[in-house]
Amino acid sequence: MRVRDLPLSAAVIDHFESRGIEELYPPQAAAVEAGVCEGRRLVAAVPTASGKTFVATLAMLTADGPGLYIVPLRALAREKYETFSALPGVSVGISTGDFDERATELGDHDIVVATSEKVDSAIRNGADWIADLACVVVDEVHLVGSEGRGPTLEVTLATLGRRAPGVQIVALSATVANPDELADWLDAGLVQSTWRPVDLRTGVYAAGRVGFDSEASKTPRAAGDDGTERDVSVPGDPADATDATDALVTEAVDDGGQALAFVRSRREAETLAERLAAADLGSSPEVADEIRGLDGTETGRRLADCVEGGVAFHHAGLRSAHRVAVERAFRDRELKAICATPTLAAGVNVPARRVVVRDQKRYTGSGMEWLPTLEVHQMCGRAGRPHLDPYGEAVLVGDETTRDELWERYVEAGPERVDSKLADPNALRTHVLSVVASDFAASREGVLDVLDATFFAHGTPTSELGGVVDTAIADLVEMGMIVDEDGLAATDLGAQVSRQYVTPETGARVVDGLRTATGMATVTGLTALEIVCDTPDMQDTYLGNRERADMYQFAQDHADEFTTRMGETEDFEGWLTAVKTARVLYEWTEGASAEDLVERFRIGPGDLESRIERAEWLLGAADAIASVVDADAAVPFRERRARL
DNA sequence: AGCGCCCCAATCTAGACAGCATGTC
DNA sequence: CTAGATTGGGGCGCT
Repeated sequence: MRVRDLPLSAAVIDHFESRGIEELYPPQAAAVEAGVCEGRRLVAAVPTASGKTFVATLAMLTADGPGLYIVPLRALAREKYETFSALPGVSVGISTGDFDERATELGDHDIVVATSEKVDSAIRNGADWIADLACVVVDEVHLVGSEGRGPTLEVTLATLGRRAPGVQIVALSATVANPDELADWLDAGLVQSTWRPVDLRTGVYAAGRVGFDSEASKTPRAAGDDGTERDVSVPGDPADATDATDALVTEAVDDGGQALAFVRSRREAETLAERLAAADLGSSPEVADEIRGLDGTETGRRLADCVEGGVAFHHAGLRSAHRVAVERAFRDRELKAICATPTLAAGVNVPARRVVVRDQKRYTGSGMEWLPTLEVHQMCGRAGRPHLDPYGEAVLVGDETTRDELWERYVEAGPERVDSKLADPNALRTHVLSVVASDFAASREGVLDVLDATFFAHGTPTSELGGVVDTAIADLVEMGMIVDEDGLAATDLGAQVSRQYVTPETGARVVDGLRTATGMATVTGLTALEIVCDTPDMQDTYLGNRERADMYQFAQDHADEFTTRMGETEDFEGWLTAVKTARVLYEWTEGASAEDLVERFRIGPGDLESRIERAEWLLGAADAIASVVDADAAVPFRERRARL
């Protein structure tokens, strides 16, 4: 099937053909046969980089009206925004928390790219552009199975069907065990394929040898490759995972390729990058200068030093500007290798010839746990750059004792199932409130009726949700966010909480803080920050053992400014970490430099950045909540927010 | 006394979405 | 319930 035979404008066909895209990939052709161009709903469960974006483009351009492209990450939103903007004669808008356009203008575009939470928020607040949508593409739908954000996605898709009846839904999924159930739920056709534009070989390394899967026999082999097993010369100890990783990365780079190494922790990513950079895999002085120019942070300097040697590290402790610079430089082949934590597994397109997964376990608070198959598959899926590499190679580093288990778990095993997490009481409380506050339902039955369109209800009779919904309603009534007389209705507080997009628990914490503050003699900026940081919507900041005593002292010194009495908390540890976050942000608003804070509180520059951003949102929300709460305390939320 | 090394024990551990309404150099 | 890398300090021996 050829691009020129598709029902697209001549300009768009030229656009694709000028980029060498003439023939459809098999999964794309299957999508066309399944009717993507005729408004048919579709679930496409195919590997990354097998042309999902093209299928999405087809659906949105052939739909009879505007299209919405939902992504899970801001970085992805930006990437897709740029991709779609390159299409001739297509107007594209973007809506994420950090980059927003006026809602009225969003309706003017042919395509809008947005994060799932932003769409949820738009639906809750009755944005009118939602009702006009003809096509909605959901990227990474398998995330409905993720604990925190999955319920939001499924409720969004369920309510979207109400606001825009008859929309074409095109859901793009990683390969999972039960894509048919997703398709059933969305009343969509299913296209399933494992086809990739570049072959992928997955192998397990142990004791100086890599054993590859049977895919290898289908591909032309590198010189010296004698079959499905290959020796790797490891300078150092072949039994040492880091020495082996070093050798595997170096080998790929010497061979003219690029490599991606995945490790467990941030620190290990940095250590490995420094080690590889010391061996000088290449040099990128311009990129190093670019990174050095971003900030005067210790982390930034170390990153720039590594980049001098052609290697970068990548994790969430980096500022987003650092991450963007590293990703761009790697894509433009100005870097030879990236050592990363799992940040890079999902997200923006950063393909490499070889992927080395050194660590397959992760600390979870109660010990080490194997990474989910899907996550490791996503890491491995980064191997193979179309048009640049003859094939992609992914190597899991193990030893004789783990070889077989790695093989079974990640090479042979199929992917995991996706299952709804909506039954979680916290998730349900949030969504029951939003359904009531946005007038989707005015009774218990109404709520159940809305939830009937969720993935959860598809697998389980809604009656099973009845009990959990009842407790959610009771909780919300007790929190003063809903009244249950003669039907359900949101109170002013409940409406504000839903509109501000904070969880009911956050709203309750703010209300509680305001009440306590009313009786306090000293209410300061620190008070405002303490309330907001003690909220479940604020991410907590790691409190090291060595800092604990100092933080305890700080908490005591400022006890009269806090809405929490030190002796009366159930979760003192949790509160103390909130105090740390509040203290960092307080110093920031009082003029401390990022360099100073990062050093003194042992946090990454990216951690500081994200906390500032979040505090900005939460202080604004707290201020809005304060305006509907009957409390006289003047907590300076707005003043602190202005200082951020 | 000063320095270097080794061993044991303490320390530490991935990621990341979201509001709203204007004045402003 | 399920770990493993890194760091820091103390002790010890050598010069």
